[in-house]
Amino acid sequence: MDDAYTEAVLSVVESIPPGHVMTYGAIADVVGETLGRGGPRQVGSVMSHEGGGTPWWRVIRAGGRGARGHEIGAREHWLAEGTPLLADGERVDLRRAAWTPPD
DNA sequence: ACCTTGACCTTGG
DNA sequence: CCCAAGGCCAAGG
Repeated sequence: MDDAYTEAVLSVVESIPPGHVMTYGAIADVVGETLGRGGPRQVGSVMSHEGGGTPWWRVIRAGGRGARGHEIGAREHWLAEGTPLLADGERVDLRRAAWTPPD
């Protein structure tokens, strides 16, 4: 069993609907709202170590690119589930795909 | 306690 | 949009 922070992050990631995405910062905000700690880097750390069993490709950087070192695989998933992309096909169109969990 | 590292972000140019 | 600088949070050496 992992600590509460890890569980909170994974829970939010798993709540992201197919075709939508959340940035590391947005996740950090949601989790920080309830646990009062953590930042984007902390979310990245959790994903790096425990993100294997989650839809990790729905977690992206503020600029719309996929996780460092995993841009390729992420893109395939975006294409497969119809995530809105920008013209270059390498970045998610945040204005259309951004999502936030309901209150 | 200090320094480095990391699936990061924002601001200014 | 890209790049460089500075900020940020926590873990590990």
